[in-house]
Amino acid sequence: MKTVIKSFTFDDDVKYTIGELAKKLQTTPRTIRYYEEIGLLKKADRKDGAQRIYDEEDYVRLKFIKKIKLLGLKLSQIQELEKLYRGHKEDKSYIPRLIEMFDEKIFEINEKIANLQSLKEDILNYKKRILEKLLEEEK
Amino acid sequence: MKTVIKSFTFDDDVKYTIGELAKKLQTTPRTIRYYEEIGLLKKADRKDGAQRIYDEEDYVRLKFIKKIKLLGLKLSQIQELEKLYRGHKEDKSYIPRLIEMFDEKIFEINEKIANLQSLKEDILNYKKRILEKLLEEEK
DNA sequence: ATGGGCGTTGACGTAAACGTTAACATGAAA
DNA sequence: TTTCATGTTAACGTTTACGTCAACGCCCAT
Repeated sequence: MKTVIKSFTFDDDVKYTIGELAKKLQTTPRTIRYYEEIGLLKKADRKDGAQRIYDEEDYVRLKFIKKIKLLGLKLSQIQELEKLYRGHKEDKSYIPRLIEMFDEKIFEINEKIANLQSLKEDILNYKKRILEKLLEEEK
Repeated sequence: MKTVIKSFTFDDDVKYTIGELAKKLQTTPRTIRYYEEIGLLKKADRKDGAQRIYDEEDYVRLKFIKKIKLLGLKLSQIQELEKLYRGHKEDKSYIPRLIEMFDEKIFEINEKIANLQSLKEDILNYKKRILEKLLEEEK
């Protein structure tokens, strides 16, 4: 069975235990529980009120979190972004502010990219100088 | 007085106390001492064997470290890079391995950039969807 | 029925990167 | 001459993001 939510398609049939989800995302059960603990992930549904069960939507959320984490953002900063990513349902007047924040994030990301590229230059230049020194000594 | 070292020019006259250097780099004395403590910065010269004094070269090194830190690298990883950046004077057989490591770093950086760009896409798409929803409701 | 393997909730442990405080020295300013 | 800013070392405190361990429950293969 398939359900369409907001122009996105989730496969409701796919269910994961915490261990399976962890493996699928190269992480650990502890990490997933921790994210739930600090409210970064919503409280998971339980099978018989015991074991946590996850679906495709949870998987997507976790993957999104992982992606941001790679950039060196703290979990608290990710929570900010998550609020934007999820929490715009209630209030509509909130949307302009939301878009503003998106633009801020984009700006930050662009800065980071520029920084990385500058570092790349530094390293490449250094490598070049070393190679030149090597060639000089050989001639 | 100016001294030329390896095609780079340093101004020997400029000296900083630890506080001045910290301010110039938006950091704290504690951080600078900490970096010395873990060997990320060489032991600073002392004025009368007491106060640390820094020069332009130290400034450049710290600035380089800051740049890398912004990218989310751990200090230990920076130490690796620092070894490359400074430590190739003694051994020459070390150079091929060194260049190899440069390439590894470049690879990592490229991955990070790709990741950032992907995240940017995610955010921009999300923004677009929100805007579309807004327009739909208005018509 | 017993041993794995997976799940559960505490609760304590840990590495990184400093912050903070104490207790002291020193040089400049009022 | 006292005060103040700045420096010093040593040591303890803090936050983040989990790791690890204990003690237990559930299912299932032997």
